[in-house]
Amino acid sequence: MPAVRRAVRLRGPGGRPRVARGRRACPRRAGRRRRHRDRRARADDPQGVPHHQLLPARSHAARAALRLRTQRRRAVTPLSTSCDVVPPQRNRFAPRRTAFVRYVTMTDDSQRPPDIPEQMRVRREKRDRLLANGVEPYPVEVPRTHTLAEVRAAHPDLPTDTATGDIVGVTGRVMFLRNTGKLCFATLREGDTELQAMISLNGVGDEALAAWKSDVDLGDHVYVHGEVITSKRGELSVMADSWQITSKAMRPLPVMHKELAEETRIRQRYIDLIVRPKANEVVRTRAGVMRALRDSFHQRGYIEVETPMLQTLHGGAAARPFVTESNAFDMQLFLRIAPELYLKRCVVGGLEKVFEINRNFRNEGSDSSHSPEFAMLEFYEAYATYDSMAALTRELVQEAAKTVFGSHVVTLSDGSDYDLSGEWTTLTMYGSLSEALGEEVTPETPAEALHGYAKQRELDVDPKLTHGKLVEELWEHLVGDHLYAPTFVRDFPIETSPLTRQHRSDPNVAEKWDLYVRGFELATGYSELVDPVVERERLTEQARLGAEGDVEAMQLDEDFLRALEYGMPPSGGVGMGIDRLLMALTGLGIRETILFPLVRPE
RNA sequence: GCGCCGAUAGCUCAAUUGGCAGAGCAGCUGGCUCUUAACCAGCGGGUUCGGGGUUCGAGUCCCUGUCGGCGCACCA
Repeated sequence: MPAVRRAVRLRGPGGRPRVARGRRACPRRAGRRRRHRDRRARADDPQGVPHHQLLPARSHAARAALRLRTQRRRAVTPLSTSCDVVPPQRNRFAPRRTAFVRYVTMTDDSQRPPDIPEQMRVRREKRDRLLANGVEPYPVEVPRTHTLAEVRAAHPDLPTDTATGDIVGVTGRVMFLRNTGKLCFATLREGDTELQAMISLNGVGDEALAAWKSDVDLGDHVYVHGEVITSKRGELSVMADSWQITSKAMRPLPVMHKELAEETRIRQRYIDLIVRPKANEVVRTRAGVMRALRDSFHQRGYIEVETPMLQTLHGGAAARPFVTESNAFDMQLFLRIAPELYLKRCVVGGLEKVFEINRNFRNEGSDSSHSPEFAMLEFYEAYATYDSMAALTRELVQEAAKTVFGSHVVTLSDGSDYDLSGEWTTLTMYGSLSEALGEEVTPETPAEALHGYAKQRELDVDPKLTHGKLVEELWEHLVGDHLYAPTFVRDFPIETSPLTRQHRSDPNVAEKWDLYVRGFELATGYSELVDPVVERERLTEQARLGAEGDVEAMQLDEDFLRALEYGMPPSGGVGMGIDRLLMALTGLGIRETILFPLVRPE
């Protein structure tokens, strides 16, 4: 019984076996009707049609289908293809197999054009037809004289139905097509500018008009040469005297007036960028923020450096690293979790104001505010403290907002305003926690008392937590989660801040702040620990935790300690998530601020 | 890692109790010299995510795998 159904299902949809055997003419409808008839026959009278009468035809089709599927699968299976291509004696530094496989499958794909969706087939045929007629669908260059933006800028207020006499050559992607009998309209897009092109019988003649209608699809890139005019409806346009395809698209564009599914937006950002102007705008906003940050630093005499992303030891933060290996050095390497230890070496070396903007990698879960690969700004300044660094951090954010949006009050994606202007609220961790709790909490408060408060509030905390982690846990639930306006939280338990110096007036807290914006942590700043003896004790303790299996503990970086032993000036340091800064300024999720976030392969 | 939800045409989505898989846009054919998501007429297009099962019959029910979303946990 299973065999019958399987055979029926394999034969019909897609029609691949028929195509593969060269019988293209067989209409799909017939296949469908026959399938339904078969189903009905069996439905009405299960015994009426003996299996042996149905099976031969079906099983033949089924075998063909299976054969084809097997072949196709084999064509993309790494093992079977790679053995044809990969040299038998590959050296250990050669690229891995996948590179070869991709090459093979691409070649393979081009060899079987029928096995693609209808709309792609149609476009492929148009391309082939162009080539056959001696028309290059992908010309090397075209004589573009103006960008669409330049045309728009030159004629900002042209009255309706006006001819300018300006002859231009413009290019763009065809976003909309409106073809009437002897006059065709197309909306071209180039970057973030759109302009209308008009192709008329009078302008280009019979042949070129017909070619436009038969050859141009939505999504194609075209070149249009002609006069700048306005249409009878007032639309600024180029009235073509000639036109040319500059790049023929093989895939249809998604519909312009429906939102793309989120997954498609992220996996195929290039489509998102084509279809959704907002996606384009986010990229420009991000670029603007980056430039504003760099400008702010340069105005203050900071030097931009780039420190290693491949590190032999991981450190500078508490996080699990990605591990990789160097063939040449025959050793394990880590993708960095933070640039901190190298930037401090810079300060030791006399680069007294340094910043770096680059990627960090943390081998942890991802959600709406965490990404395994994220951009980080860190900056260090000799003779600065966590106070002056807080002020600088606020200025950086405000200057970025001002540069990109022209105001310290930004409009978020949900339409609400977010005020970043003026001074920002400052709390102390213990003070704000005490207030929220209604009980005095100090660095001396025993862990048992804190566990008692947690229980009172029905917070489920790990009973093994010590004072420092408990305070942070309680604070987060009772205070942090309710912060919306930009807020600095200062003076953390010393236990959880191994690279921070103790507070000048209270040795039990660290000179550290976190900056919270719209409820998430945007940045963190410190008066840096520069005492090499204390630093060695702290890092030795981290190494001990690591040896005991704490996967986040830092390794003992002997060279970093050696650098400190040469003397690092008292310094302030700050780390800020760039993706999160974009989130703060726009209200978007982290996956929208990152152009190509990590996703599982399809 | 656990729980819940989802995957249907190129895209965005429907499909009643398990009973002939549809719509809009996109595509193809024809028409239209001022359209703006053009319009009018007609026609194609489906491995309902993969595998297995129940049933006369599965997009729909059951098991399983893959991918995704949300929540929790872990994690700053």
